[in-house]
Amino acid sequence: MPPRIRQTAAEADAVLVSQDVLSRLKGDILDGHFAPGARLRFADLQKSYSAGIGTLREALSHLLPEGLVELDANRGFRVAAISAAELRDVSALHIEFERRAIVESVRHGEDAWEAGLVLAFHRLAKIERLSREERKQRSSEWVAAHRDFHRALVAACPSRWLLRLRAQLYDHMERYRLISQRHRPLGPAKRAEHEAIRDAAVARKAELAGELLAAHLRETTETVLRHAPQFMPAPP
Amino acid sequence: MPPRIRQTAAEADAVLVSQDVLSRLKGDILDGHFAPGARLRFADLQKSYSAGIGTLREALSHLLPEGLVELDANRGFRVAAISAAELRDVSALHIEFERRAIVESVRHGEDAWEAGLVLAFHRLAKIERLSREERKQRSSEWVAAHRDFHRALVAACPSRWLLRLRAQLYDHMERYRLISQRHRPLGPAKRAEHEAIRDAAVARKAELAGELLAAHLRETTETVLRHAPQFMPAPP
DNA sequence: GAAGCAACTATCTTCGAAAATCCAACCTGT
DNA sequence: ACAGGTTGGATTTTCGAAGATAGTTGCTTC
Repeated sequence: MPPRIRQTAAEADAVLVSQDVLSRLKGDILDGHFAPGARLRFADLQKSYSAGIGTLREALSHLLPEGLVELDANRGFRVAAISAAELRDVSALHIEFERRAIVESVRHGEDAWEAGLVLAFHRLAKIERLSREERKQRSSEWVAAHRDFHRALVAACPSRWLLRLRAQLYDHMERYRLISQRHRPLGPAKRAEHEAIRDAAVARKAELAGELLAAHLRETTETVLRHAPQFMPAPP
Repeated sequence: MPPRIRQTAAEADAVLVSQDVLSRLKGDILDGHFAPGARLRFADLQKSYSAGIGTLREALSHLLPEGLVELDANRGFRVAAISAAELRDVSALHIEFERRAIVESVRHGEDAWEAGLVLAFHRLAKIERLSREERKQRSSEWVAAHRDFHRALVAACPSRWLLRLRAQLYDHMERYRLISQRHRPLGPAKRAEHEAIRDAAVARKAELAGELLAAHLRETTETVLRHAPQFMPAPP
C-alpha cells in the first residue's frame, strides 16, 4: 500500500476540518489507497490526516451509510469489501440512473447547463490531450475532471433524489474502476465517446444521449469485470 | 414540541452508545418529534440522550448522507426540511423501487422468506386489531411492525443495492407519513390492502403483488399530499 | 438615524485523556 | 495434549474541556 496520503486541497473550500478529512478519506478509499477490507486504525489515521480521533470518527460515520466503510462494534472501521457480484449489482442500477438522469437533464437543461457542460468537456479533453507521462502524474486531476463532466451531463435533471442516488452509485463505480486500473496501464482514452455524448446532449437528442451514455458505462463495467481476479477479498 | 424523547430500546441490541443514540435520534426525527428545519443544539441533545458531544456528532454525521439532517458550517445541525415537491420526488422513486423489489422478492423467495412474511403480517394484524385507544398508546409498536412487514415483502430480492436504496426512501416516506398524521386522527386501517399484498406474494403472483403494493403506496402518498399545508417550512 | 466598531454571549468544533473492550499469549490442572 | 481461565498490551469508544466562530447588544461617530 503506497504511503502517500491525499493532502488538504489547496483550494480548501472545506471550512470544517471534519469535511476536509471526509473528502480526503473518501478520495483515498475510492482510488484504492486503502484496500477493500483493510482495517482503518485510528492511530494511523491520526498521523496521516493530522486530525483528532473524534474528527476521524465523524468522517467515518459519514462514510458508513454511503457504504464505503463498515463498522463492527469494538473492532473499529474497515474499508467495504468489493466483489464481482456487487459490481454487477451496482453497475446495473448505476447505468439505469445515469440514463434516466441524462434524459431528463437534456429535456430540462437551459443555457447555463449547456454552457457548464461544454466547459466541463473542454477541461476533461484538455487533460486527455496531455502526454501519457503527464497524465499519469496528474491523474487525480483527470479523475476530478471526468467526474465533473459526468455530473455536468445530468446536472439539469429536476429530480434531486435521482441525482442523489446517482451520485452514490457513481462513487462506488469509480472505486471499482480506479482499483482495477491501479496496477495496469491506463485504459484507452474515452474521449471520442465523451464527445459524442456531449454532442447529443447539446443537440437535445435526449434518448440518443441516454443510449450513448449507457453504452459508455456498460463498456467500462465490462472492461473492469474482465480484470476481476483482483476483486477477491484482501488478506486480513 | 413534545418533551418526550425516545428511550433506549429495552431489547438494546445496540452494543455501542453511538448506535443507540443514532437509532433514537433517527426515530425522533422520523416521527416528527423534531420538526423539519428545527435546529439541533448540542446542549439540548446532550441532556435528552445522555450522551457526550462527540457521540452525538457521530450520530448526526451518520444521518447527514441519509438526508435526514443538514449541516451548515459553524452553525450546527438542522433537521432536513420537507416540501410537497420533495414528497412527490421521493414518492415516485420509492414506489418504483418497492415494486421492483417485491417482484424480484416473490420470484426468488424460498420457504424461509414466505414464513417470515406470514409472521410479519400476523404481528402487524395483531396490533391493528387492538382498540383505537390502545393502538394510539402503542403507536411506535405499530410503526415498527408496519416497517417489518414491508421489509419482509421485499426481503428476498437478490439485489442488495436495490434494497439499500429502497430502505433510504422508505425512511423519508415514513417521515412524511408520520408528520402528516401527527396532528390528526389515525388514518383508516390498511389491513385489507396489506393482506391482499401478502396473499399475492405467497401465491407467487409477482406482478400482481407489485401492482397492489404500488397502488397501496400511491394512495398513501395522495392522502399525505391532501394534508400538505403543514409542509410549509417551520419558523426559525 | 445609520454605519461602524467592540465587547459579550451563545454555540459549535476540535482534540486527546480515561474507560471499556478485545485479543493473543501464557499459565494450570486434569 | 487440551480445555478453561488469567493477565497484559493494543485498540476502540466515550466524554467534556478548551479553542474558534457567529450573532447580539450597546456604544461612538458622522
